[in-house]
Amino acid sequence: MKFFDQVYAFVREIALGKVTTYGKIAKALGTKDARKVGWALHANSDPKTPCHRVVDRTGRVAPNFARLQRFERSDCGQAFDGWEEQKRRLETEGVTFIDDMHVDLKEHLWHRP
DNA sequence: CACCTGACAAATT
DNA sequence: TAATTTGCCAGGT
Repeated sequence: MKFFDQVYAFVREIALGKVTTYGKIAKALGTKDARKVGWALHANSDPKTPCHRVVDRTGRVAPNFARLQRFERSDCGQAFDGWEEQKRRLETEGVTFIDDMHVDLKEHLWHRP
C-alpha cells in the first residue's frame, strides 16, 4: 500500500464534525514529510475522500485553496466548489470557526477511537 | 527519460 | 524571535 492510499484511508475515517491536520496524518503514517500528505490529497480524485476536513497546522484552510485557482472546482471531486463552500460544509457538519479562516482545532481535531 | 516542484511542519541556526 | 533547512514521494514537464 502506498502513502497515498494510507492518506486516503485515514482521511476517510474522520468523523463528521471533525478535522485533522497534515502533520497529524504524516505522523500517523510514520513519516515526517507532511508535504506528501498535501500532495496525496492534491492527487486524489476519489469522491469519497473528504478533503475539506484536512487543514494546516494552524487550522487555516481558506488561503491555501484560495490562492490556487485550480482547486476552486476541485481535483477533489465533490469536496470543493471553492473555499467558501468548504467553510460552509464544515460549519454544517458542526465545526466551529475561530475566525473567518481558522477552524477551532482545539475542539474539533480528530482523534481515533 | 531526467529534472523540477508541490494543499506542510518541526527542528535548527 | 525570525529565517533557514530537513523530511524525501509522486506526478508533471
